Amino acid sequence: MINSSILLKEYNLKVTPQRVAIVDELYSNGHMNIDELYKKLLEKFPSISLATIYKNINAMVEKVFLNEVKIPEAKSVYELSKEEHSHLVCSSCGKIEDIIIETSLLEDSIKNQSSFQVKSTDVVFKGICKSCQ
Amino acid sequence: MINSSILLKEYNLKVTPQRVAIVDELYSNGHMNIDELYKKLLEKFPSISLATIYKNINAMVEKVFLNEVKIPEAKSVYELSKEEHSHLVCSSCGKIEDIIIETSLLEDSIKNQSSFQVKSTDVVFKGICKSCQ
DNA sequence: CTGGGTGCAAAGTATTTGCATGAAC
DNA sequence: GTTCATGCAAATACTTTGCACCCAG
Repeated sequence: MINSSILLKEYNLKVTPQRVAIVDELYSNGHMNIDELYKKLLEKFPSISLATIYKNINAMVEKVFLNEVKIPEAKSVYELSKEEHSHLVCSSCGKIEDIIIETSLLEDSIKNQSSFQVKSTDVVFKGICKSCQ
Repeated sequence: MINSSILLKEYNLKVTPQRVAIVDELYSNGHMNIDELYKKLLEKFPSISLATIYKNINAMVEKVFLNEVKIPEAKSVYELSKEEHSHLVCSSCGKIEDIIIETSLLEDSIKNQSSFQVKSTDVVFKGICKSCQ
């Protein structure tokens, strides 16, 4: 479990039930797109508005405690920020898993080939997950 | 230079001046988003419509001879398909460069850690390009 | 109390669709 | 001649904004 209220406070965001629910959902589901989040929150807050979702997601992304993940051929999803990691996206069921891989080898390889100064590396693997094989 | 007509024919797309221009632009600029493409084509076809751009881009992506590249914190860009490669995106000027890196090491590392079957790997490096340093 | 969040409605922006006309083959 | 692309207008989808009201601190 996660203490969403403390997390929100740490980032100077007022603690509202809607925000707590957003954080809780993302914590338990890992990755959700706007629509999934909206549908889920409607269960708990029948009159919640999409605008609230957008405003909060944007605020949290700005405070850098949410992260937007862009995925080829799919909608963007959001996740709670944590240590750098990559994503495995199943083309069959759409499920997204986190995985930690060593990207420093890649970054070294860039250093050798070009004078581009790498600040961050985003990696998305597409393929078939265990249960879809 | 590129022979856009032949390319279009190979993919069973009728050769129209608008399509040729789209391919030519992407060939010479490497990566463009919808808006950049539209503005550029307006110079040559003052009455071209955004709908035409969208329809053609979608058709070409479907035929797999264009590729959409999703970039964190920026609009998607399109490029002519070619051998697998990664992207360097400059956070300062926005320029996008291609780079070929060996991703098979990463893919091996996935194989060892999980039973996910990787089909493709998308890598985007963000950082500062040579001329912006 | 005060500032900021919420929900609603409206405005913006992005993308797709239907259709009449015209061009490609 | 037939098929399909184009450009326009309308429709749809996605996201942001303004504002009155209300809740968190």
